[in-house]
Amino acid sequence: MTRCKCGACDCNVIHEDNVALAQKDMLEEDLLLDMADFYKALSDSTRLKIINLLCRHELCVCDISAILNMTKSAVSHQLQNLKEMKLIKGRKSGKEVWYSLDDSHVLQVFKLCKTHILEAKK
Amino acid sequence: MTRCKCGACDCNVIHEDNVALAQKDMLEEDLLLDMADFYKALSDSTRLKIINLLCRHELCVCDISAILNMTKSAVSHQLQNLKEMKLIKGRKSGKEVWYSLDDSHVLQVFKLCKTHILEAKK
DNA sequence: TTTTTAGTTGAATAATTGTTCAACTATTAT
DNA sequence: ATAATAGTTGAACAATTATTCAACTAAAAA
Repeated sequence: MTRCKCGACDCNVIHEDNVALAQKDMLEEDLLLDMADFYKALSDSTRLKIINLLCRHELCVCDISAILNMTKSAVSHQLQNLKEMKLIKGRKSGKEVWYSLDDSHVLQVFKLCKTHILEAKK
Repeated sequence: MTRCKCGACDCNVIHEDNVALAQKDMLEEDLLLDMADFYKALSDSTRLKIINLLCRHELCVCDISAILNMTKSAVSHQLQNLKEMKLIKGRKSGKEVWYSLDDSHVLQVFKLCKTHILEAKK
């Protein structure tokens, strides 16, 4: 057991082998931040409702607002949020903008999580 | 086109058929909040690092702190967070607490997201 | 018994985030 | 041209959250 050299933590390194091994498996900071952002996009129930709706229907902002009982502004902000994360895409037609899913992985992740929660509740 | 009756949104219902159809597909509020919480647990890069480490190694708090260059306190807080969400479990042995994954779905979701990000970067 | 160490916990602080509000653009209808 | 509508945007506010700090418990070592 030796005192840790990292300078930032307040620990002794107890299991130097474990630490050395695990350190090799660390992912790149960039990838981890991108992954965190992807999950962050899904971490709000309003955004999940939107994604769930867009799984089955292409919808415009007004319709989403009416379904969710929210103002267009609030919905639009969240749509921009999801668009930035490349989870949805918008298609302008006249005055309206139609939104739909823009990612094959979202649906998989969404379903996997739903299964997980439903199983955990049993 | 009629004015929306929901009282909360500031819209006209332009496409009443779409709205009526989509409303049937709404998930229960409880399920959506639980799903959002699950993603929230994964939406922080510190927690993702911890989960990535615990995919391969059972580790104690000191070791995790040393690997991540963080104080034990900060790490412990996040571990409690992940434990509450039932994503990891702790096993006490003497003074040490060994943490490991406590969920088969986490690994699937984690890998799916990693693939998604790596593909999107191409 | 006393001291050291691993880990937890609650309060405080700083940063982030969701919604509201008001002002705005672009398109369509009158 | 003017008015109405769909949607966007930035600032402000309230709520949430990650980390720090200090005090704490429990187990092991001296």
